This record gives sequence, structure tokens and C-alpha cells, in this order.
Amino acid sequence: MSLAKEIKMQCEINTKRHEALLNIVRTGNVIWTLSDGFFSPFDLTEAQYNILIVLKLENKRLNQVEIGERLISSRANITLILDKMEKKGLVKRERIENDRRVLMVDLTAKGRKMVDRVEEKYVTEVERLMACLTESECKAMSRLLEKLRATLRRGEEEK
Amino acid sequence: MSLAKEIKMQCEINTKRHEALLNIVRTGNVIWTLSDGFFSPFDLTEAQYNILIVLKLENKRLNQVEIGERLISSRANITLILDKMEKKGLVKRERIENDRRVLMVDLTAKGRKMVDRVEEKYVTEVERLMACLTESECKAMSRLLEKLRATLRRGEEEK
DNA sequence: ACTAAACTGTTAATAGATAAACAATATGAA
DNA sequence: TTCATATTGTTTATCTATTAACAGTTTAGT
Repeated sequence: MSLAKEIKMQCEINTKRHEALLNIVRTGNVIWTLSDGFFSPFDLTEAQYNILIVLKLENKRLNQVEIGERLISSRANITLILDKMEKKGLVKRERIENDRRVLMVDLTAKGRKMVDRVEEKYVTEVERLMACLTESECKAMSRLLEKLRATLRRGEEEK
Repeated sequence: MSLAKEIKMQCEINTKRHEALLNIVRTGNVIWTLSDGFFSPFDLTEAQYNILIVLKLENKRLNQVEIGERLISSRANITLILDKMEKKGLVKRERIENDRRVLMVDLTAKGRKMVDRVEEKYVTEVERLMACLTESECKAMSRLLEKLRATLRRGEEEK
């Protein structure tokens, strides 16, 4: 991921809106980078953790399309990520009777153990990282970001 | 649309802080994807545009390390991006006398023409995308994001 | 029932980024 | 000076992600 990134730009940013856009992207990027460092000791990528946590929270098997919807990731990529996770024994893929196209993905015992262990530390880490903002500040920011994202999405659908 | 619904998670997200973190990452991602679509008609990537705009705003030649600092991109990657831009005739690389290791990168006439043309549309596009937020909302959001990023950065330096 | 369209998952080609190793050059301390 | 160290840019190997094409399967309209 290489988006308009930080630093050493001697120019001013033109407008408040442009500044906000760059701030969102930069901050997302910093968090993304940090998360890499957080997950690597567990030999997980963020994408892999996300699949584990989705399966845990849904508490049922999901097919690969459903997983892709929850992660906003392409079908092709889900296949590759699951290939690796299956090799590591974190998930299993099972055919079902009604529809012979789909593969249902589920946590293995090992996968469940992994996600339980990591989730606890993840929650602590998130609180630590975000501790500088109050709950109401977070709430306000979420509201604005959701409003923005809704508009962006609608704008794209129209095209 | 709330984040939870958007990603079809039937569970709620634990805390306001966690929700805000996910909102930042996700919104940054949406913007990043849109920017891809914005630049591709010009046969540019975002990374390439960023190099053009940096050279324009600095208004002088920069070596590859200096460009890397401004974009937070690795030296290796800068080499590859500039290779492509040089082939397209957007930038030129010139040796200097004092230090025979360095290559100074500068806009060509074609590169300058390109960046002028794209920058104008880029500014318009940013205003359009962010129009749903008022200036004061943008200002508030920037303040929170900058505060957060400052803390995150400090937290990492301590490690 | 038949056929066109849609859907699921995989594969191949491509692009992007990074880290590690490297060659050439410059710097600085003894 | 001389030699270890640092710096600049390139190359190589590797990893991740995306798009397009594909095969197998199901759905829906007629």
C-alpha cells in the first residue's frame, strides 16, 4: 500500500477537505503498518486474523464469498489466504450437499485456540493505541467517517 | 451505514475505540481504491503522481533518497517507479559532479505539463469527494487524526 | 426440458512493494 | 595515507493483491 504518505512536504495543503483526506489515508496507513508488527509474532497476517475472528464471531461456517464480503477482499485472494491457513491447520474447508460449488470454511480446534489467544491481546493493544482519544471523540470520528464512506460509496455506484 | 452492517458482521464491535480504528482503516482503504481509479486514465499510479507533485512543489531537483523520505517509500521501490517514469519521459535523472553516487531527479517538460493538468483535476476531485463534510467537520477530524498519529508514532519510537 | 445467465472457487498473468545483498563511491578516524 | 564505515542506487528473490479467464454447478426464463 503506497498512498500519499507523510512528511517533509514544505508546501501547505490547500484546503481543510484535502487535509482531512490526507490525514485519513496517512493514519490508516500507520495503523496498517503497526498491525503488521502486532500479528507477525503469531505467524499471522492481518488478513488471516480477520478471517479467524469473523469465523469466531459468526460462530458458524461461512463460504468463501461470505468471507470475502465481510473482509471486502476479492474471491481470488480469499482462496490464496485460505490455502495458507489450511496448510497451517487453522481452518478446514468442507463441501456441502445442496450446492456442490461451495466450500464451507470453519475453524479447526487449532484455529479456535489461536484466535482466542490473539484476540485477547488484540483488544488490549487497540485500547492502548487509541487511549489518547476519549470515547466521545471516537464516537464523533466514527460518525464522520461513516458519513463520508456512505457518500463515497454512493458516488461510485452512480457511475 | 454502520461499519458492522457494512461488513455484514452480526456482532457489535466491542468498543468505540475499536470501532473508530476500524473506521479509519476502512475509509483510508476506500479512498485509496478510488484514487487508483482517478489516476489510471492519465496512465499514472498514485505513487507516480506523488513524485511529480513533490518535484513540482519543491521546485528543484531531488535525489532518490530525498524523494523516498517525502513519500516514505523504500529506495528500491523509488528506483523502480522512476524507471517507469523515465521511460514515459516524465522525469529525467542527471549525475552531479560533487558526488558521483547520486542521481538528481527532475521534471521534464512533459512531466510538468502532466502534473499541471492532473493537479487541477485532482483538487476538484478531492473537493467533490469530501463535499459531504463541512469545513469545520474536516478540521475537527484532522485534529483528532493528527493527535492519534502523533501518539502512535511516539509509541513506536519508545520500543 | 432446454438453454442462457449467474454464481463459486481456482488459476495464470501482472503489478506493486519490501528486504537483503551488492557495487560504486564518499567520509572520517587513526 | 589507509582502512573501516556509511551512503546511493540497483538487482534479486519473495510476497501480496488484483484482474481476467476458466471450469464446474446451479438458477431461472421460456
